[in-house]
Amino acid sequence: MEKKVNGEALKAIGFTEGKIIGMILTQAASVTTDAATLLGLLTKLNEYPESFLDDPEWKSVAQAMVEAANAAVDTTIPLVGNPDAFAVYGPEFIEAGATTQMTTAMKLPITIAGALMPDAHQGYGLPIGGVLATRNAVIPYGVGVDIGCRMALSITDIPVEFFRANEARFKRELIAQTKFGAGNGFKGREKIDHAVLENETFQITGLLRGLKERAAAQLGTSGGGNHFAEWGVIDFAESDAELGIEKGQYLAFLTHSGSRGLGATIAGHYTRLAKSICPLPPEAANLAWLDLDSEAGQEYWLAMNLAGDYASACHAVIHRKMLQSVGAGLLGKVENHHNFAWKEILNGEEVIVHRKGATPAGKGVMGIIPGSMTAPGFLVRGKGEAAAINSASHGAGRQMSRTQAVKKITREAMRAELKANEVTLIGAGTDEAPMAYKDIRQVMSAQTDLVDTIAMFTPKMVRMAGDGSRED
DNA sequence: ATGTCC
Repeated sequence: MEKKVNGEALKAIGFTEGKIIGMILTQAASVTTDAATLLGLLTKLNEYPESFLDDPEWKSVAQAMVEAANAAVDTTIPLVGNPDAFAVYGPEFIEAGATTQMTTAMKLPITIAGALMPDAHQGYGLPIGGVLATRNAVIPYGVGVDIGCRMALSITDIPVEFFRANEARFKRELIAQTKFGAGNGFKGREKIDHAVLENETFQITGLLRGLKERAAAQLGTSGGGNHFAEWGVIDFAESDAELGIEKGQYLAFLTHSGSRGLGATIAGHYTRLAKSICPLPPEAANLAWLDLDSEAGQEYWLAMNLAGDYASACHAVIHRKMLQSVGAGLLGKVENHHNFAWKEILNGEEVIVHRKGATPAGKGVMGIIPGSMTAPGFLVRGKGEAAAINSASHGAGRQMSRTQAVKKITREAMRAELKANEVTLIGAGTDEAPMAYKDIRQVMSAQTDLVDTIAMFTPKMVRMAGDGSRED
């Protein structure tokens, strides 16, 4: 059956505009190529008209197509020209790139307010350490890749002296009860059941249904990067009535991790979707948002909350196993997300508060701000500072990138630093060395308007993902 | 951060 180059055939291979179809039919009449070859060529023309701009036979059609494409309505959403100012805490610690990214975020038409925490540094879209309040819209990259990345602290009834006298046992159990490494999960009978796996949100989309199995395998694992599980001593200079903890020193277990592959896949999926729905100028492209009244926005909101619950469940499992393994009882527990979005009231209005590497610090709200593997972390209580959108930093922040740290810091220097601070380390490369981080005390001094310190946690035994190994 | 673009 012979193919014909007619209007119907051109529509079948994707041409839509009558004017272009007319031009092609005119040109087709004056070429000798057989119909099948010609349709093949025209298929390419439709896909890549730019590559035909020098073609002697098809350049005029190609040019008309390129011009038509350029004249198409520009759907890019414009940014606001004169954005509001935003509060910056500890500007002397913050790299210029992070401030530029925050300024761009302030220009979104959905933005109500923003703030930059003293550990801020550049990220994708919103900077890490950035807080952004928006009106009825959620920005997947305003939450970050590791949805529900969080801290959890268990204050135990084990005397500090007992820990000091039995470090070998604590080390053995820290290795036995935790699992680190990108992609890692439990296999077979090692897998841990938890009510979060019965959360019906897993059934609302094909994406989530498909993620449940890996989530089940990774439940109770810690992942890689800057995630850790550590024993340390927490020092309460004063008794805390709310926690019910008397002044003094306690052995405590502290963890930092998130929602593993589950949250990462959700973040990736909805960021791509947001970018396709919400085209923004290049400098703001990663700040694409989803309207909370849209189906995609509601899906993301539910999926994000599922990832948050899952991350919380992971910490709960790690703490339960760890404390049980050493026979520790629980005196007090504090935990908080630092990569998440919440519906909150700001200056009397309901807003969506994105905290991407920022600790919730509403009035009276407790949170944990870790230092580094040798520097202290702080148990804090928020002051509810509106200018900071009820937030604080989520750590010390890096002063060297991972690549910089690997180049500059030797194994020996890292070992000496650990020894000087009497910290036992399991895993971790020089990219996580204490010297790669800013001075947490300086960072804390930049946010005295945002939080009060309740207690100080000193790391003693730290586990992180191995140096490139997956057999953690 | 993440089996690092379905």
